[in-house]
Amino acid sequence: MLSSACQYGLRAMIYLAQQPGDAYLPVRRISSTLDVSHPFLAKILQQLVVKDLLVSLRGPSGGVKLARASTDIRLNDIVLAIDGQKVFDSCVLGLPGCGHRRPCPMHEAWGELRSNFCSMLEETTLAAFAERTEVGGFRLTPM
Amino acid sequence: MLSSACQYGLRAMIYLAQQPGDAYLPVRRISSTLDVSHPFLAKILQQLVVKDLLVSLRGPSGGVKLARASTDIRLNDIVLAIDGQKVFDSCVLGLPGCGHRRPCPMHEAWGELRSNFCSMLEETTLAAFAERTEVGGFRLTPM
DNA sequence: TATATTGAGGACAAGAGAGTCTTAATTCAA
DNA sequence: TTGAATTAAGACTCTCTTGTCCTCAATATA
Ligand code: SF4
Ligand code: SF4
Repeated sequence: MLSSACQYGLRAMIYLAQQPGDAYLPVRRISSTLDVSHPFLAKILQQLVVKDLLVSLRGPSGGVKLARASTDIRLNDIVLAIDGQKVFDSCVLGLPGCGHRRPCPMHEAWGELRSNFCSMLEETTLAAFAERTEVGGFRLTPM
Repeated sequence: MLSSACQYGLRAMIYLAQQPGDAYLPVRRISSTLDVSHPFLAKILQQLVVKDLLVSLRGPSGGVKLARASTDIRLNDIVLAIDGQKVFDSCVLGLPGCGHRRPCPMHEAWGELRSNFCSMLEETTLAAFAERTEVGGFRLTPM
């Protein structure tokens, strides 16, 4: 459904949203906390910098931080930046040009699932997600 | 969500369910109708033969046909045979061992989506799908 | 029986996604 | 001013999926 890169990106952004204050956080710190490879995560976060979801600073005490308030970034923004629009157009049977005309028999059921998924991503802000993560003792790492 | 192989397999099975009579249908016929590569489809259908969803016969007037009545094969069976159980355990954030303990904040929403998807595959028989395909003028091919 | 037709099976090629590595550019701080 | 820390950028490798190709075995039919 979502690529690994996108999943890592989401987890990193949620982790960043949990950070108090406004300091830059080194990517190396994030990658070791989330237990993903540092070079790979760096490349992913670079994409988010380009898309203006993160700002970065080089040098000592540099790193990365959210470009906007966490209440103003939605999961949707991140998914779109990394995986692109195709996620939201995906189809069960993989037929191109799906749903426009003569949809397949699955379209009614699938279309609803897909739009629910989109709504979930569009409506959830990083802030909401991060808060729930802290309050509920939820996890972002495998263990 | 589903691999290409699985999507091709589904389309082929639906097409087979639409066939009247009980004759064997050559894989080459199926592949050209669905506009997918013949060797690739052949390999996929082989898996379905092994899993007893299809029976095959070599030689002239040989081919492939459903092993059971189309009312007795569910989309679920096909997906399981080709992509395996992992499809039904997939997770938005890709965390291993998901949902068992300390689920992530997305779990409530995602879990429901995932179970709806599973239900759809479990409840839909090939017969139902094929009938809808014919009645509604739906399509199985790109154009 | 001879032959054409078909699936079975395995080796192989191409592509995409995931992940690594190295070097350069930038910036803070001693 | 020097050096260490950190991101930026791109080339590179690995692995898995997708897709191709060729040969062999089976079988209906003439
Ligand atoms: S018609 Fe809808 S459900 Fe069917 S293949 Fe296209 S997008 Fe998927
Ligand atoms: S807890 Fe649920 S939604 Fe969250 S990562 Fe695991 S399976 Fe996915």
